[in-house]
Amino acid sequence: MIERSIIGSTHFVGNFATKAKAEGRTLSRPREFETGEVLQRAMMAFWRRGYQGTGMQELVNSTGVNRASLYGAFGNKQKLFLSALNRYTDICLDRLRASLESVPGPITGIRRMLDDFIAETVEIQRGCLLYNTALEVASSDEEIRSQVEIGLKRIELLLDGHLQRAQKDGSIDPSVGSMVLTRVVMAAMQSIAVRGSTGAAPEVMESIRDGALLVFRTSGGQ
Amino acid sequence: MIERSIIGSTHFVGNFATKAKAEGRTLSRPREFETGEVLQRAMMAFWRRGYQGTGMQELVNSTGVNRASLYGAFGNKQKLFLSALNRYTDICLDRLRASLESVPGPITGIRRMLDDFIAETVEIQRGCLLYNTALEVASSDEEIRSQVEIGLKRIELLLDGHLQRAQKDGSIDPSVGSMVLTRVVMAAMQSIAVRGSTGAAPEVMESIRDGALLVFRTSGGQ
DNA sequence: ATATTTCTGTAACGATTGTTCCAGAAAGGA
DNA sequence: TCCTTTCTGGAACAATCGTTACAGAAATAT
Repeated sequence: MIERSIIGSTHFVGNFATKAKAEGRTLSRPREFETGEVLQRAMMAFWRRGYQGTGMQELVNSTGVNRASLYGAFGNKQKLFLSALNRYTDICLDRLRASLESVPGPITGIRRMLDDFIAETVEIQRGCLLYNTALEVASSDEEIRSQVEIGLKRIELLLDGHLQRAQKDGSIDPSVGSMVLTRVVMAAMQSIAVRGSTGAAPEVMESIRDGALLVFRTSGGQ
Repeated sequence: MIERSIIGSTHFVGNFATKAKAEGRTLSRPREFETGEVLQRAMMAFWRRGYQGTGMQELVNSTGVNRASLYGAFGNKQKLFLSALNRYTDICLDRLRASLESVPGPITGIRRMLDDFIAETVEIQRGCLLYNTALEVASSDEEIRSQVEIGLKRIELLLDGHLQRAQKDGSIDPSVGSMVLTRVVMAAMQSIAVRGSTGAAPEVMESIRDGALLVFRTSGGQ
């Protein structure tokens, strides 16, 4: 059983058994859980309650994995969180990219992305985990801060690439720097997250979306 | 025993001694601390570490007031936080209003307000306490959620009033609803808070500001 | 089948959480 | 001065925090 891809992406957080498994060898007793599934459940728990608000007991409950096994597989709470956050960032980027490309036209794509983001925020009553983490603990934990910063820049790059291409092919007015436009869209998402956490009505978030889309209404635009 | 005045304003969180003092009477031993000063220090502590991240011990240290006295004066941690948050909201609104009116012209006022907000965020490496609280605990504590929502609406109303007046006197194009414009500005502030928490460079925040100001660049605008 | 290695489950660790209790100090009214 | 009332300081509360230690279960390699 060979697993490639995953580990190569960033860093290795597992233990020797997992490493041995990854190298093709198999030593002694194998894990009774799938790392990916556990990470997914941990991610949801952190998303629900935040980093400080989620205790190890709750992580044990929600993952269904024993305390010692969690520590054996991830080291400690902070590392487990970093892994979960990393996974979240990957998933988040995939979703945003999928939304952007689900419809023809770059501006329509932005609108669709914001609509999907609103729908998700309303559904789970919680904004993007990256934003939550930024405001909760980024200023008091350097490692977490660093990873959040990286995540935010990845989102920024995704959007900026989208807008740059649109400016090159003429579907968006190139007179305003793409990064400025990118940050208007990101600001809208962050605002949707803040208002979503306070239980604001969907209409509020929709007007935030409309506000952001105003910047694309230019003479040269579509 | 008759109680008038104070209670009417908002709500009363003190004890009978404080109430008696406020009514002009003096019973027994008076407080050794000023409620306002303590609330200010508690506010700063919560701002630094967040609600969950700030323990009672740290509140005792940073306020200089004994545990029992804090409980005697404020009831419990949640109520102390709500009082501190209420104070923060008042101060925040005063500052925003002062920034808006510190220069002539409504759009220049918005720009000045964002600049002041950026300066503050960079200085203390932490965004608005209302936004932090929204993402940290608003979804798991109904009372806090409610007060954050009120605070956000107060900011919204302040900005909306500013923009409505500008639309009436013609200095801003009235073709776009004032609330949509308001929410673009608020989104910028929330984004500045998020990026500020991750230690982003001032240039990032300035481009967020510039993005928001784009919505005022219309045919009818100044 | 035995040896080896790792995982799992439970119990417990010390530290910290928010909160309360109580004795004594302190100040105003009589 | 005494009485009443409230505040202060410190100890202690039960509960939870993140983390670790240890014994037994489980699975592969020889």
